[in-house]
Amino acid sequence: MGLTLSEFLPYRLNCLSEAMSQEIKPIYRDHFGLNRPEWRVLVALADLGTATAKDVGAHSAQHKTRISRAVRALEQRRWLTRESDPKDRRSEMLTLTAAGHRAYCDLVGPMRAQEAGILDRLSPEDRAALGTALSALENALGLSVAQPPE
Amino acid sequence: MGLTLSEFLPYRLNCLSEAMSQEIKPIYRDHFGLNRPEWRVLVALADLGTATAKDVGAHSAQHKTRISRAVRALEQRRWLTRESDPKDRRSEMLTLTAAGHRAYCDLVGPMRAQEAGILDRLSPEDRAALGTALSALENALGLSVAQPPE
DNA sequence: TCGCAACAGTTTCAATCGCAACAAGAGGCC
DNA sequence: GGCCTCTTGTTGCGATTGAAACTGTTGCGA
Repeated sequence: MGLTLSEFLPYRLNCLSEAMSQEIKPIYRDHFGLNRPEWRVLVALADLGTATAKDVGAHSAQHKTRISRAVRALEQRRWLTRESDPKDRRSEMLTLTAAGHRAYCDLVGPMRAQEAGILDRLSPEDRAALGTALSALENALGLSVAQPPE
Repeated sequence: MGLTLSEFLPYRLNCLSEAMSQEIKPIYRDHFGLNRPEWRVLVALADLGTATAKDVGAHSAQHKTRISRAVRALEQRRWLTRESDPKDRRSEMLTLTAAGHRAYCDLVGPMRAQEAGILDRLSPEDRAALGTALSALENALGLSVAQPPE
């Protein structure tokens, strides 16, 4: 009749998510003073090439107000440029500058290394199970297509 | 050389954690107007019986300021009582009242049902893989013993 | 016994968050 | 064209957050 927090799936996922986040946060924080929304926009734009704020939000699962603020911060660093789309003047085409792309490249290596360092602590079987399990859960929760909050 | 956000483990875990949280939040929010810290303290005290704020923080992986605020809120609802420990007057023994325990019981059923409903969408093999994978990751991240932030 | 570091829990404060309202534009319908 | 609705992105605002400072207490070592 009890619940046992440590066995409750939402709780376990939240703890894992936060622990993982703590492992990688120092990388983008200490190197460049980025926060998580900014880091995600940076990756999203590197993934997508030129894209609108809406695209970035969909690709990085972030609320549009977060995108708006992160884009402004990155723009002030001159890591991205806005160019108004003549076909639809409501939206703007966002593109990483050379400096932005350089910063991205500086961060990707350590990021992947950190991720790999953690995965290395798992047995090959557990790594396989992790891949299977996460994909299955993403399907069960309808996350196969990334959707921004709201 | 790219990173591909949707394959990056910290990102995937964060999305899953948030999606799962959205699935269960309506239960404790709509029934009783609780927020997550309060819900977790409720469960922690039901798990632990009488315990100190520090114990609750360790058991529910929450920062002590969160605990402090959640405990005050639950106290004002008369869902828990504080009793000062004569052996160490720095800490207080927290205990659920009958009303608090009743609320907990009202919530546990729907919570477990929601969790089960999601797990039911997985195949038995995927469910097994999930259990294996989460435990392995918890070990790899040193979460086997629940630790509060900071 | 005194002094001091460690500890439990609270409060202050600045930063972050997301909802809701908003402005500006697009597109459909008459 | 004129009107209405939907969409994109920004901003105002109240709520939530955690780092750091603080209060009161304990226990240890000189």
